[in-house]
Amino acid sequence: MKRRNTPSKQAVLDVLIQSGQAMSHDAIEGQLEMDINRATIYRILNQFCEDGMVHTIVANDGKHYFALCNNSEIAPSGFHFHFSCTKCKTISCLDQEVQLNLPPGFVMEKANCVVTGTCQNCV
Amino acid sequence: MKRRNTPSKQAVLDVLIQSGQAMSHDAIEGQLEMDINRATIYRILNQFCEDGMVHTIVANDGKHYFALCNNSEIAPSGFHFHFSCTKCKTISCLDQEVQLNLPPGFVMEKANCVVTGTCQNCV
DNA sequence: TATATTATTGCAACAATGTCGCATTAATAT
DNA sequence: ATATTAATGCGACATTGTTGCAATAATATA
Repeated sequence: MKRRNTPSKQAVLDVLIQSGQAMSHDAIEGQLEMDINRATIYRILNQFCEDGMVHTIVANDGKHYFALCNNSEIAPSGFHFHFSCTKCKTISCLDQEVQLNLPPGFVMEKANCVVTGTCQNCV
Repeated sequence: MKRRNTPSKQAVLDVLIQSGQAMSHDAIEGQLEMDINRATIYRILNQFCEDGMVHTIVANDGKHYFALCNNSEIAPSGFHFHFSCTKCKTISCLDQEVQLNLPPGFVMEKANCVVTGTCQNCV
């Protein structure tokens, strides 16, 4: 499946770049200037994930949030914490690696770590 | 709202005690011997959470999992990691505190940390 | 440039999760 | 035995995310 460039993909990407936050589907949809079908947005986002451009987290509301991968995030474990602010409702990547001592026999493949609270902008 | 003891609550509690794992609503429903309405099960579980007997985590599937609180879990931060095994599909509490250095101005209130992989029973 | 290939899209339908209002039932206190 | 009100079942609902299918559009080829 070779990828094709489309206005839709570009638009979704632009929204993610411009926000700099992890965004849910409907937040993305709200920021889009063009009208893109819900299924299409999901397909685009899932494709971005497959291609390693975007990573997802599952927040406390059970929804998927999508954030651009940036290079500095490639920590040794490959996973970092996320911060979800209850006031400004933003979810952003923290520069904190997820590191833990698993009991013998356990193997970590993924990590979904979301810390909730108030961020520095919402004191 | 004073709590009342009911067979339903006892049954849900028994299932949680007996499994020793974090369980989703439908896993609990599947283990129940009596038939309890879905809404009721959720209400019972949410009540257990309010009362501090149970804590929830949101797993990668976006579902809520409910696990009994045990005393040893009261770590300094109050939060611990969870391990979700992709093979045996269990989610259990790890004896690992969630600890991190937040940038100045950030305040942690909750943490939802789920590590996915294979557990020691599924090598 | 015209055409063929096939990735992408929109639409509709669907499953699943979780919540809520309301009437009924049942647990507790009097 | 009775009153109070918490708990329950039912139905309805909103939301999230996926999938099948036909139509459209991006790319490669001639």
